[in-house]
Amino acid sequence: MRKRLLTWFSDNARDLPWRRDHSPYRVWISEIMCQQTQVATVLPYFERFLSTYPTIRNLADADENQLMRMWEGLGYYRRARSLHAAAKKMVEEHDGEFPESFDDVLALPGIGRYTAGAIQSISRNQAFPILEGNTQRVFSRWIGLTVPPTEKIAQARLWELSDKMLPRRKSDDRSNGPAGFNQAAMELGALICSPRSPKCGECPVATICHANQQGLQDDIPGKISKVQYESRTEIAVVISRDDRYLVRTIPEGVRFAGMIDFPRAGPPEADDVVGMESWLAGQLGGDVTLGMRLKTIKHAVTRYRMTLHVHLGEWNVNSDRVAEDGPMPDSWQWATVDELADMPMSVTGRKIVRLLDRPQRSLFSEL
DNA sequence: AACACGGGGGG
DNA sequence: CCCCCAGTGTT
Repeated sequence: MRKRLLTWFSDNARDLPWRRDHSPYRVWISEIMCQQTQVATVLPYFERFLSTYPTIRNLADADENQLMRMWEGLGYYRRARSLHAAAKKMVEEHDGEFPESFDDVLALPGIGRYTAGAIQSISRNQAFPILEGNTQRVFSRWIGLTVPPTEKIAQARLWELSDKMLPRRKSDDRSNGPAGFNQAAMELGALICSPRSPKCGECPVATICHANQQGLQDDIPGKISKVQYESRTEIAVVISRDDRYLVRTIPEGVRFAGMIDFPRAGPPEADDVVGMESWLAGQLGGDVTLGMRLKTIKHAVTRYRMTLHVHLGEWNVNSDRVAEDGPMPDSWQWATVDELADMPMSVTGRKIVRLLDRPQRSLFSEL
């Protein structure tokens, strides 16, 4: 199994940027970006990220807004914040170097058992097993494991198998060592042993694959999906004043933490336009009146199927809490379109910015 | 063990 | 539309 897989990999491996230069720093960044994200999606982000932050210290010193801006569109934004925290930890505790031991790597934020094993094996050719979406599927099919791979017993068997398959013989040749094997197993899952319609006819190990022999390749791994898709309707509000728009910084601990967003809410805070007006007035002080609907944005993300109504709005400050020219409530600010361009936003937030940046803009200035 | 994570690609 | 993706951290 191992030899056939390695031979196949040496002939079919994709030319990925973290394979050309496999320093721990680069492999780390690539692994974090690849979490729950397809390789093809990662590529442009990886190159840009490495150009902006070529070293651990550059990343540790990064401006948080710029860092989040670099991550915009990749999703799972906590990954970017964990990267930053981990880089700072490396500067403080490891003299700015990437830690060498598995346990020290595992102790970094955002790094679990898979990622620690991937870094140690791919970067340093050390014998640590990995288990992720690809290898879970490849190994399950190979041994004919019919229990869903998410179950505890399946996880235990798969980790054990991943470890047992690892080349132990100390090899200077990365391609025949843990670096080669772990990447080969993942690559097989990505290119051949795909979730649906696996290309068993092109698979180097089909003849010794339990699932293939029994014709179970479409039934293994078993159904994992427990996700309940949820339709959500939310309202966002564009409030302008002298070519500036009202936005806020999302606080720690909630979704979009550290990013910038237009006033936005959905159930239970705001069920409709009237609910939005009162919710936003409660946030800002004064009165808020929503105007015409500029656009409705449909956006599917993770398990949510969102419909976002974007309205114009007016904010009349007439309470004692906030004077007309006084300080903004905490975390809120006025920003121009140019300023918004450099701020990190969700994909839907960025779509709203693009609405402002177009011909319709003249439409606003008359309102 | 179950859930959140708020992006995108592919069938 | 549904499922999956080089998973991790939290409850």
